[in-house]
Amino acid sequence: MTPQRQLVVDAVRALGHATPEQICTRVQETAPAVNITTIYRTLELLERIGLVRHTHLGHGAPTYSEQEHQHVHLVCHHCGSVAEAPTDLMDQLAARLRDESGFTLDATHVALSGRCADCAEDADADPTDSTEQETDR
Amino acid sequence: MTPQRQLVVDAVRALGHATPEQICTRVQETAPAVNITTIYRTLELLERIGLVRHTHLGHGAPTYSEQEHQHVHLVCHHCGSVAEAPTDLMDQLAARLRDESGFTLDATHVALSGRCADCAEDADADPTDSTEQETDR
DNA sequence: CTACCTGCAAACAGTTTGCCGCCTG
DNA sequence: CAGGCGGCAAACTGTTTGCAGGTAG
Repeated sequence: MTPQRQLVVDAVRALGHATPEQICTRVQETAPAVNITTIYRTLELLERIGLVRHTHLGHGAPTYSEQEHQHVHLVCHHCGSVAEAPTDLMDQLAARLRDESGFTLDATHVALSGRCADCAEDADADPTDSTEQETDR
Repeated sequence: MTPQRQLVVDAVRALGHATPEQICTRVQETAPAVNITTIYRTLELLERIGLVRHTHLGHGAPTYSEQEHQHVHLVCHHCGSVAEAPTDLMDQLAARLRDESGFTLDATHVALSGRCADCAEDADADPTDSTEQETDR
C-alpha cells in the first residue's frame, strides 16, 4: 500500500461518490504530482481487491465509492438529480429474473433512469419552463 | 426529410439496435460522403420528434432503435451479452417507486446489469476459466 | 435572399497504453 | 539486479462545436 494508494482510498471515503477526475483533484490537494493515470490504475486495483466499487449514474464518468455503499440509485434524466433507495427495493425483481431467466441481477451497479417528483410536478405546472435541461434521456 | 435523414431512419430500422458509429458505417454503404456529425445531429432530431429512441447498454456508446422497440435490457457484465425482457417485468417496481418517492421510472432507458445464466454456470464450474473477460462491472 | 442542412476540422471528455526511470527488496 | 510502481506523453473512443459552402423555398 503506497502513499498514493492510501490517498486514493482516503479520497473515495471522503467524497462518498466521486468520478476519477474528482478523486484526482482531491488527491492532488495533498500530493500535486499524482497523475490521473495512477488514479485509474489504483481504482482498478482497489476494485479487484474489493475495497471500492463503482456505479454508472448515466452518460458521464462512473462514480466510485466504498464497497459498503450499496444503494439503488435513481437519476432524474430531466434535472440530473440522484436519489438513493434501499437495495431491497429490487429484491422481488431480482428473484423473478433469477427464476425466470437465470439472470443474477446486480441492483446497485447501474442507476435507474426516470423523472423525479419535482420534475414531474414541473411538467404538470409549466411544460415550457425555461429552466428545462434534458440531462440525458 | 432529406436523403441523409431517410438513410439514418432506414439504418436504425435495419439494424435494430445500433450505435451511432454502426449506423454511420451502414449509411456510408450507400452514401459514402455522410459524416458522423450528421448521424449525431440526425439522431438527436429523430429522437426529439419521437421516431427513434436510445438505450444505454452499459459503458460504451448508446444504441438507437425504433421508438416501438420497448424492452427491458439485461446485460451480462461478464460476457457482455444483452437479453431482452418484457417491460411489464418492471411494473410493480415502477408502481412502488411512484407511490413511495414520486419517481417515475423509465424502465427501458438503461439496461439492468448482472450475470447471465451461462456465466453463472461458468463461475460454478471453473472460476479461473481463461475465457474470462469482465466486460464492465 | 434567408434559413436550414451538411461536411469538415478541431476541440473536448474520459480512458488506456507504452515507455522509462525510480525505488525497494 | 528484478519487479512493481508511478509519471508523462500519446493514442483512442465517443461526442460536440464552429465555420463555411450548398441548396431549397
